[in-house]
Amino acid sequence: MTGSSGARVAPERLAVWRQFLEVHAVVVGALETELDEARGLPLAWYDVLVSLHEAPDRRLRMQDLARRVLFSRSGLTRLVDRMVDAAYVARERCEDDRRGMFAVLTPAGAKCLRDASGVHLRGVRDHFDHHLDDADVAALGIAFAKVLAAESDDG
Amino acid sequence: MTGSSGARVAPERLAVWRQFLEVHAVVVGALETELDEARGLPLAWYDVLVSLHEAPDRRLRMQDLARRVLFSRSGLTRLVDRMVDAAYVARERCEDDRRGMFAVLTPAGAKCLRDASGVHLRGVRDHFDHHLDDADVAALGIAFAKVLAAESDDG
DNA sequence: GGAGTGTAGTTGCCAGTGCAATCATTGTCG
DNA sequence: CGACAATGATTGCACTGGCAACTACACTCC
Repeated sequence: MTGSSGARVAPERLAVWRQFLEVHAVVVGALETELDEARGLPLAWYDVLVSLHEAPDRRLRMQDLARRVLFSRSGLTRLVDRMVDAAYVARERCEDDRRGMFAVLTPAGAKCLRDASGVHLRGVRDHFDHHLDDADVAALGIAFAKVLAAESDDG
Repeated sequence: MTGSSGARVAPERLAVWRQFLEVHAVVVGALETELDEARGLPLAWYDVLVSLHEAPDRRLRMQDLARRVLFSRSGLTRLVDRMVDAAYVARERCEDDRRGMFAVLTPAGAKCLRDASGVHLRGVRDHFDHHLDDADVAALGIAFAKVLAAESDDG
């Protein structure tokens, strides 16, 4: 019976939720700062570069890209504008459906990603991964998978 | 030897990090939407109300409040401006150190918090807590504590 | 006790973001 | 075919949030 009004969460469980939020804030904040200081690159740009790099043919429709980087479509339009100005991304009209546009990774974008990924991965390792043993990682994977499975089922 | 250049994170560990990000985005997004739809209250406001409610004498110096809700000082000034307009918070000069200001929870703010906490806690339970058994929660607590301990030691 | 340094908070300014409206194109149904 | 709804993307507008500059006050040291 999900959604009843007298909401109770055991205090020690609420504390874990708060730890979760704190870990996110601290680690993501550190990653953002490091990437910006080392390469002048916002984390959102990095996410776009990674998404495009992993996509078939190094390209993604705006809508699909927006879903991956968790942006509104309008926000993504502006973000891609800036990345086009920086020559990391190019726009290409979709011939099958002429309403659609692709964002395409450029060679300069690919190079930027290679340069940045060292900084970023080192950050993930140093601020997060490095502190966890195999059992921790396995347990996190299981717990997160449960949460995500439940969220994608209902909403 | 933290910080070497050839950064390697095992793929399954990187995947867990990505799951972490996705859980955060999905769950926090849902909590924000629910709180806004049910009470017209931004999550940041709720965080401020909780922080003040838990503080001794229902008040906190701007600086301390900024640290708790992870805002810049200037951002917090504006946020408190809006909450003062809404009568949820009052400002009070600090007599010991006349540079300082307290943000103080008003009765209206306390009522707002009571009303909103039902929605929020139900969200935390439904979107996060409810899917995890005791072992999951214990494991998360241990893992998060390790990460946070390491971050507060060095930086 | 007065100059110089440091700290608390606010304000000017600007970058980034989302919502709603809009434009262009596609699909559907009479 | 032609009207009308639906979809992909962009733009107008307003809001939020941070950085740097600023004001006000407190501490230190001569």
